[in-house]
Amino acid sequence: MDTKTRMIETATKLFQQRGYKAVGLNELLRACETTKGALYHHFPGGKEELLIACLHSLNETLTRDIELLFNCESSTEAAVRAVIGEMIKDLDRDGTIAGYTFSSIVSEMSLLSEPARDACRALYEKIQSIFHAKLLEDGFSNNQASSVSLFLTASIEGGLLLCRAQNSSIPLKTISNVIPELMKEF
Amino acid sequence: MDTKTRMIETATKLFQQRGYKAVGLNELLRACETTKGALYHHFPGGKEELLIACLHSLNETLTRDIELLFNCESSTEAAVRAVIGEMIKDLDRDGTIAGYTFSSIVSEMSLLSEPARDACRALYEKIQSIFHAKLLEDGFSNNQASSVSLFLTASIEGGLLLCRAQNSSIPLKTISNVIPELMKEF
DNA sequence: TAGTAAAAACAGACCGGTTGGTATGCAGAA
DNA sequence: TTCTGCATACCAACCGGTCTGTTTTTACTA
Repeated sequence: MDTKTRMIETATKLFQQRGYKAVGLNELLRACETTKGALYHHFPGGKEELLIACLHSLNETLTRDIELLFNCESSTEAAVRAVIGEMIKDLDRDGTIAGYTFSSIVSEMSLLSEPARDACRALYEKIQSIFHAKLLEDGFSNNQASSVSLFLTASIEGGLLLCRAQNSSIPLKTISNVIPELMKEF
Repeated sequence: MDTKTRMIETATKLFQQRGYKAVGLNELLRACETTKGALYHHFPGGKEELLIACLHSLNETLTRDIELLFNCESSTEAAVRAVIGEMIKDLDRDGTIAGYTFSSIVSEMSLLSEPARDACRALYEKIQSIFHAKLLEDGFSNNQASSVSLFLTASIEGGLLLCRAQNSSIPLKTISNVIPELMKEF
């Protein structure tokens, strides 16, 4: 794997786990097994340009992963539960989540960097659009699908936050169990 | 107002808006209109001890604010919508939320500082317990109330995250509108 | 009530380490 | 030989934290 790709993949995980500011440049480079020269060669804009690249890359991998799961399941409900199941698996195995989310980045960058916020918004929109399409298949109206896809995205991200605070996967499990109740009402 | 209280109140807002690492010590002291001497006099443990103090203080004010709103409303549904309404008001007025949430802190501190994570967990538990009590009044079973209070907390925090990413209060408004649909199903 | 000593509440200079960022060097491919 | 793809040395700025004063308040005594 070439240096640039390796940097993006490694940095993405670190940023997802701990946020932007909390990950120092030297630590980042050590984890990527590379140097500042390589960083500023591939990303003249430095750390922030790398972050944007990570978010764009995340957009692709996330889309691919989620769509893959969604294609295996018949209903939106089952599909969402499958996605949450993957998060729980990661959480129970590694004690942390380095996929499917980027809340650490959103909260600290939204006030600081316009491009970063845009990239995060695009990411959320992409996820919601996948949910949205599946909901339409399930017979939801366009308006309903919009509301529900947003609601699903929010509760998953919020659930992850609770998991981090509790250092446990129980909140996400609870949310996963509540979702069927929620979906059948519409 | 004495220095210590002023420091806690000012720092709390900054930490809520931008997270822990993103707020530098010097910037913090400037905002509090004080000096390092005062900081390390009142908080020998430095910045982190101040953060913990902020989280404890937040626990009290948040509890008071939410309980006040909850006492004015008859149902849990109306009460939750009132809480979200306050968040939306803040968001539309200031462009940022410096109350009712601390997601920025959770995501970056959960892996770094055990005491900070504990304080965050206590905060979420407190919020959920208020929701829980009101749900019992509404006739929910104990189990249902636990699930729903967690679900409500998660979707509000997640909704705020989406608001930050979109720089808009629409996500929270949508969530506020979906909640009645959700509540009547149980 | 005045005087005084001790303690609390700061203020600010200073520290080593780290930050993100730059400039230069240098090997290998084209 | 020229260009890409790094590596290394170096930088000023800033980080959180410590240390040594100085001022203000408090407590007690004469």
